[in-house]
Formats: sequence, structure tokens, C-alpha cells
Amino acid sequence: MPKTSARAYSRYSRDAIELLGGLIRAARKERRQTAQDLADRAGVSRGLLQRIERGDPKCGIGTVFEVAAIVGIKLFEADERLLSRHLSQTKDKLALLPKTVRKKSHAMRDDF
Amino acid sequence: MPKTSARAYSRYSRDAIELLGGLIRAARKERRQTAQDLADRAGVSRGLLQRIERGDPKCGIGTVFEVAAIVGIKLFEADERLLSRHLSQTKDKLALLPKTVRKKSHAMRDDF
DNA sequence: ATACTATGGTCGATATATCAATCATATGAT
DNA sequence: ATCATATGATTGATATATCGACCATAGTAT
Repeated sequence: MPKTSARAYSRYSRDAIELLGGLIRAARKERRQTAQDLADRAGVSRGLLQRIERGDPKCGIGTVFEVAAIVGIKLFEADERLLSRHLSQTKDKLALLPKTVRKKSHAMRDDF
Repeated sequence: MPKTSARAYSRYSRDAIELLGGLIRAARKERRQTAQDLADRAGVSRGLLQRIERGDPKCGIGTVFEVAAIVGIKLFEADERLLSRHLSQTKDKLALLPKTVRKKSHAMRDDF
């Protein structure tokens, strides 16, 4: 073992991810859907789905969102059209903000 | 190059992730915070932060949530206490559902 | 105009996620 | 009680994410 680093996560992030995983598992079971079946639909291995449902932070956000969407858990908006609109609005807003930012931001409160 | 697979993501997932990234970038700039600074706080490299803000699906969900939380974007709940409660509720609910599920779930509509 | 710096991209190296296969156990149906 | 299978966990192999350093460009302040 050449090196061991082990990223750290805030309490909030861990809880949020674990919650999302739990919601996925609950939704899957309510649908009476097999882990293998859901994994196949999402195009991931059953082992990875297990980690996602357990709330492992080291999973691709793409795979997690994909699985979540399949069992009906949509973040942000329930309607995709709304999402698309929100998306372009964000882009517009971003276009207004300064291209680059000038401020080293010393000692800000993160408060979470 | 021994093999090239390239995961596929649904339109919804891609949009949702891209939106989240955009929100992060907007929030960071509103705070007049440097990409380097935010990356340092989150304990990730500046390059990774760039990919997160661009909405790259292949980023650890842990790192994404961490960055998002730092700039004030909390999913699910604004209050951590609520989140914790929701978390335990989900666990309880899960305890009620059958441990294993019986149903191969043939040809369900994913509709998203 | 000049200097400074934030950003975007690339590259090689390394850590790690993900897969496929497998085994053991527990659960649900008969 | 028996059988079939869903789940949890592990392992070795491979693909890929992530890092650190770097270069180029563009934005900002002076």
C-alpha cells in the first residue's frame, strides 16, 4: 500500500448522501423491484448499486442521479421542462456575473 | 487503449447535474470566491472543481455535495436537524418494508 | 499599456471506482 | 421443511477519477 489518504466529508454531506441512498432503496422496494433489475436498468453493477443505496460518497454523481431518477426521485424539479428552464436561467445569470472574480475571500464562515 | 465503454446518462440526469454545477459556480461568484479558494476549502483540486462546476457526471457525489454545501447549496433540507430526522424516518420506513423483494418487475415504464 | 491573477485546458502518475464472478446467508414461497 | 432467489460481502482485474504541475489565455486593476 503505497499511500493512504482518505478524503474527509462534512457531517452534512454524509447525511445527505446517506439519505438519498435510503430514499432510493425505499423507492425500489416499494416498486417491488430487485436490486439486480434496477442495476441492469441503470447500467451499473449490482455491487455499485449496493454502495449507492448504502450512501457511499465515492460513487459517480452521474450513476447516483441515474438510479435515483429511475425509481422516481428527481432533485430540483418534478418536471423536466422546469428543469431545462431553470438551467438556462442559471446560465443567463452566470453570464451577468463577472467572468473572473477578484477577492481572495479570507476567513469566510462556512456555517454548516 | 484496451477497451472503451463510455457510460450513458439520461437527459434528465445530465441536466440535473449540469444545473447543480451551474448553481455552484454562480454561488461561488456571488461570494466573490476564487475557484482555487473554494477548491482548497473543499479539499479538492482546482481541476476537479472545474469539472464539478461544468457538470461532469463522473465526479464523486461526495465531493460534489461537499462543494455545494460550502457555497450554501443544501439539497433536501435547509436545516441539518431536519435532515437527520428525515434520515432516521427513512431508516424506520425501510425497516417496515420486506427485507427482500419478490417480483422480477417486467417492462416497467421509467418515464423520465 | 502593463502587471497581476483567475480561469481553462492538458499530461503523466497514482489512487480509486467499477466490474464480473463468486460465496454465504437470509428471506420468501410452496 | 424444502427450494429458489435476493441480498451482502469479498476478491482480482481493469477502467477511470483525481492530483499536481504546467502552459496559454483572458479578465481585472493600476
